[in-house]
Amino acid sequence: MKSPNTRATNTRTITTSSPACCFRNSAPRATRWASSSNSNSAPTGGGRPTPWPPPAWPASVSFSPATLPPGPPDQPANHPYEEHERRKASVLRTHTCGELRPDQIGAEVFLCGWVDRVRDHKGVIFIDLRDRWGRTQVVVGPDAAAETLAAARAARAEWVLRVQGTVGARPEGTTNPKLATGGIEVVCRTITVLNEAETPVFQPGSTDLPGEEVRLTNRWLDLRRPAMQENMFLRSRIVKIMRDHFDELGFIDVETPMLGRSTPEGARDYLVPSRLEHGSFFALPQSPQLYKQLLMMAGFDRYVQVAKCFRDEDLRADRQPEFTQLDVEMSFVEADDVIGVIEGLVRRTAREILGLDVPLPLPRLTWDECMERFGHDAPDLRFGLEIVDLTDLAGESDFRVFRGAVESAGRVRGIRVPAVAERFSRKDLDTLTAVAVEAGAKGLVWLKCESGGVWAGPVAKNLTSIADTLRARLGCEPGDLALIVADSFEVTCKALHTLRKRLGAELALYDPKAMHFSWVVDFPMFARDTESGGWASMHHPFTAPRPADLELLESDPAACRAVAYDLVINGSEAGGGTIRIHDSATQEKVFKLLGISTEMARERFGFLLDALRSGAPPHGGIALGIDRWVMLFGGLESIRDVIAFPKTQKASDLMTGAPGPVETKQLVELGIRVLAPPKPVGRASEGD
RNA sequence: GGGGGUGUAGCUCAGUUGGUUAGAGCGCCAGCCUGUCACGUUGGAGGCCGCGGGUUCGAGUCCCGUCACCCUCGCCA
Repeated sequence: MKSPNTRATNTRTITTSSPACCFRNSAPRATRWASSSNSNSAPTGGGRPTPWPPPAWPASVSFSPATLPPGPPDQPANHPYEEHERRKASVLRTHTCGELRPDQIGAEVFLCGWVDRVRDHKGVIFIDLRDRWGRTQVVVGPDAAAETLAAARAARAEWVLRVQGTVGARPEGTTNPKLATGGIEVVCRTITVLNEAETPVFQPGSTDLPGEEVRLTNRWLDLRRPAMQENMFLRSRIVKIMRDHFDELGFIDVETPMLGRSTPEGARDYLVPSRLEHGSFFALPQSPQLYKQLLMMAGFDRYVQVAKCFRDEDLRADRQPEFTQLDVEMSFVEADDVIGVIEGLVRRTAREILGLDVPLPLPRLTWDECMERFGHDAPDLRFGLEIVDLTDLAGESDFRVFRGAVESAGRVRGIRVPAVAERFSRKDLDTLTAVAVEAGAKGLVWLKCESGGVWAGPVAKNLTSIADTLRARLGCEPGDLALIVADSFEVTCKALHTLRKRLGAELALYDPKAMHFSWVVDFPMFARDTESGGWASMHHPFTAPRPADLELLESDPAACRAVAYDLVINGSEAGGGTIRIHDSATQEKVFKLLGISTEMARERFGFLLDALRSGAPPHGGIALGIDRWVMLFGGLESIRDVIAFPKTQKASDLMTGAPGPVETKQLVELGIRVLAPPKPVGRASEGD
């Protein structure tokens, strides 16, 4: 546990570092490769025209393999471009649309790409050719071959062209500083139309974004948008950093099955029927949890996998039914070992992606501290508004609501919102009250601290006896607002957390580019199951209790803490892990507590119990939510923006129409009869 | 399952108190234009106002139902 001072220092250090975010700059592609390419792929021999590709093929406007002019040889002698750039070249192109610069003026080039825009000035035609690397202006002048001119005139948005030409300097005054390639243009000799395009539903280059439904239905078009390409590239970079990090630390990547067995705990499973055994079903993994533990028992020591996981639960802005975890497990470790390895990854990712220097170790808060100070187990630590406990004062007051909460073993807690008393109207405060009620509170007490430290508000007169101590406890000064909730501990947590989160965003109490990383540790082992009234695992049933809490397992399960740790980034759970139980006796005890009978435990987890009895090393691990990492590091608000082909809130794919009906024959083969008749019309073909 | 929002031209949106022929920008089609880069300019085409029902002399507008998408609560070990 860290002192508040340490935490605050960390926050400041991180947030005041340069937020330079190279993938979000206005000229991102220019900088992307800067680290891996030392020079700007200058032609050998100074500015001399290069000896290849062979000059002058007849212009052609239609594509067929037979008529396609030959491109540059695969491994030309005298290759003028460095190794790295050459890999992006191909038989069809010498360069991408993002890499030509004034020092290549005079070079003969082939570019391939999509028509972003055509500006036809009759005498001279400009075509912006776009690919994932950037945009290059292609010029077709009045002296171009007739076929080339015709092709340029015919070209429309999103056609795919191959252009042959010479890199030319732009006439004075016509350079475009907004474009990485804006210093040059390609003077076009021939155009090959590789594919025409029907008028697109929307323009990938347009500034106004179509609605999500249109984007998802035409996802291939949406993915052509530079912003989406940036997101996919960011994701790729983050995953590569992860893979490199664990590879360098000696981790082994092992794949685990997608077709597994349904387990009683946890989320709803996605099921796959068995053809060979009617009535039996596979379940898609909610996570590779058991497999990775068994890999430890098999002696693999340090395991890592980029694992697809499936949970059939309702969706949110940051939740998809299929998502990706970086799954990690280690043997002969304690929590600090796992935490250390992940902190190294956090530091590395922040540096390589954002250019931020994250001081280690990261701050750690216990679960209890989190709930007391922030009301939530994944608090946003980019801003203050900490919760203050007022229960003892409230018990001394004459206010019935406060006394009532105290007498029924509840709590009275509040937050101080600095310097908003004048700004917040009665209507604003009604809205905040509604927010608190929505979160389960019976009401919200608001008090404005006026000049001289006098409280104002509907119930201020009930609190005169404790007015001064209340003000001192909250630290309120004139102009501040106090929001107080009296209820059970859980309800005060939820209501005040919701208010805190909302006010933090509304009042812009933090820099939206700031990043704050922290650990939350010492979670309770169990929580009361609201439905059955029994105990449920807070994390999962394989979590080890703290060694000191072992006896509590039987005497006082509620007080028993787990060796669990969550990585929290900006108020979002970015990863979670535990040290696992590695002996069958403890495991069986926990199963029993969770209401899993010995028979059911044998039936469902027999293999685990057997393995735990046959040489299981102490082990533990963590899983990081890759989709969330990409969202957080990219400053994105929707998980659908970091997944190439995401699902809607009803878990359907608007592009393919999945899920869809199947042939009766298929159902018969699987021994399945459907209760409700399937929808008559497939979604993908609807409206056409 | 509950609460909220949205749905009008290919796209983004406006549409008054219920009123006669539903608009704009972009895109599309055609013409003009040799330095643009969100090119400019002239003209044109394009509408099941999500769908179904109701109220009304009259509905894009009001009411009921329904569908889709989004946000959210429950749910997500």
